Amino acid sequence: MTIKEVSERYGISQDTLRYYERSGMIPAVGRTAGGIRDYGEEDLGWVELALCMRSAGLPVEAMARYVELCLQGDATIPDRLRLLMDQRRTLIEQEEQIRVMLKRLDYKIFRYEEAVRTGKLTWEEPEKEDGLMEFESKQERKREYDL
Amino acid sequence: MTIKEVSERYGISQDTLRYYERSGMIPAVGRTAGGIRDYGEEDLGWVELALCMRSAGLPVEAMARYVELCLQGDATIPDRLRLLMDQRRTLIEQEEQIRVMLKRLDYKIFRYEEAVRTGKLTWEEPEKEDGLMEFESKQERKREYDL
DNA sequence: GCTTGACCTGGAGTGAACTCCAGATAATAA
DNA sequence: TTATTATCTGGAGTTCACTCCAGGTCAAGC
Repeated sequence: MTIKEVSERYGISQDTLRYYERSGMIPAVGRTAGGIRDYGEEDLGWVELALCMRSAGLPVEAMARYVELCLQGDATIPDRLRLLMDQRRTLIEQEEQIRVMLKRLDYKIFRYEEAVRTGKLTWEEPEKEDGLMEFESKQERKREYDL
Repeated sequence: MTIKEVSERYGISQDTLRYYERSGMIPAVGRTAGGIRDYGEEDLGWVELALCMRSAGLPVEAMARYVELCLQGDATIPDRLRLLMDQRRTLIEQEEQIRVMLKRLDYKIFRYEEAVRTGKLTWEEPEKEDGLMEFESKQERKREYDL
């Protein structure tokens, strides 16, 4: 498979594919006699994994270390496990940050939709009406900068 | 509150605090007669929000646009709502990417822990034993590059 | 008043992850 | 064979989000 076909299949540039290889994020891709890249089944697997890692926000360098360890053979299995667990922790923390921000966003969007409907944007809770607001206990969020 | 105190409270550098202000990510902070930053309740609220957005991975520019709209008054409420909903979508997509990667990682870690215990790293499913593997239906993931 | 340390601004520098480019080589169509 | 198109490499350029620096002001203690 040519680099063009791979770039089209995954929707990334040829430059990015070459960059991933240069940076060690994927192992060296097979070549034709003339020195042109010819992606095989396995190369595609690495590319797909690289994309998955990157789109989850994991760093190129971590993947490069992992690939390097893989190429060094079975002796590096414990190191690889440690690396995988580190990345896992990173992702779980990131997921939590996103969850926190989403909660703020959801609250704010609720208020803004209300504002667009009623023409009034307010951060005050209705004086006596309880219920309806699953978001936060009253008196916690009140202003613009709270998003 | 001085910039030093704020930087200590939130664990970020003074330079970053100034940068957030310069980039419009937070509105201009109040100053003393001599021109020195004096963070009030409201300034702290903006800082906290900025940190929340950044740690969730949202771009500085999006926050700067939001702040700009806020400063322009109520006429921008529909624009702000649109912006908030865009960021929400971004975060939800990012969360999904993380979830996908976490699933791959968990599978791999399971295999690697097995390998460390038994001394053998394998991607083959045990021939006839069903059960135990909630991860993927058999024959789906098999190799190193699958992480 | 003078020294010392915190803070100011504008601008340059850094690291990560691409992205673009020039000049050369390879493959393909006429 | 020749023209055209695709791919190669090494290296420079770009964007984002800081981070550092120089040279200057401000404030507190002596």
